[in-house]
Amino acid sequence: MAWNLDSDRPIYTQIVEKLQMQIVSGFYKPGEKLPSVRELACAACVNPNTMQKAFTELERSELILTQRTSGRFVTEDIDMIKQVQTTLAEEQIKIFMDKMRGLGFNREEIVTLLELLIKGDSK
Amino acid sequence: MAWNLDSDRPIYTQIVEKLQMQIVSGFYKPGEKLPSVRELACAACVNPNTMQKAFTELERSELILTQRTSGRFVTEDIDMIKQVQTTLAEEQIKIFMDKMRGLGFNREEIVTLLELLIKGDSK
DNA sequence: CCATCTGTATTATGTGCTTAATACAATAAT
DNA sequence: ATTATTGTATTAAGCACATAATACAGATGG
Repeated sequence: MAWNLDSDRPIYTQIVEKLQMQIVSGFYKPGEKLPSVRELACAACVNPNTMQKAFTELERSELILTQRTSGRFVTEDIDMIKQVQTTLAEEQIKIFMDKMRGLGFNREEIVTLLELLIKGDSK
Repeated sequence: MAWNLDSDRPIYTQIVEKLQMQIVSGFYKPGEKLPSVRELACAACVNPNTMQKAFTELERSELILTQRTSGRFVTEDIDMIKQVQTTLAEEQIKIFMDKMRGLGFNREEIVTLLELLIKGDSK
């Protein structure tokens, strides 16, 4: 598992986003037990406190449920998961379009660029 | 001028990116004199030290030139400006594609989503 | 000449993030 | 029953970022 944490933004924020992505993409399945705070902290090479803080944040989205002494579990509400996926995707699209427009491209140019990229290479 | 600075990342970093965008998008023309540190700090509602730090960073890209006592100027090298624009666009595309793929979409789905968005509404 | 504007530097203060080192309570596992 | 594992809480330290309040040197403009 590559965590790819950079130092530009708070680590705990990046972890929240990473875990969200892993849930909505199906890396962690609905109902699945997540690794413990200490385990994940070790895997991501961060302090347990930092991982704990990430979980506390993530919990507010209700994508995960906490059972005080047995661990944390992914929600079984697949509709909610799908909805979060859609919301996050829309956010990313908006961020991307705003950035590209800020760089001086219009909507058509952006799509054209992406189409070229898709059809052109295989990366 | 809306600066839209958030508290999630260092302000000076966001300002560097904003100024880069304003230069490559043509908001600031080649050779144009930029507002002073104090002026821009005031406009962006940040401390002059923070704006100064942003400029120091931005200077390393050579998009701007400093004249010790008269101010800062956008480079007149339009090829370099164009090249920076391309580089920044490629970075944004990569970031976007990685995020979307992390959310569980494949390349074709991403382009389809964007095409729908372009043709669908006018936002 | 003199006041003003330029970039730049310095010192101090506060805040949030991160790490480290513990500790505790409740449950699960043996 | 005892041990291990779970989430959680606390305290201390270090660091980067941001603000505030100044100060200085070298042009520029009147």
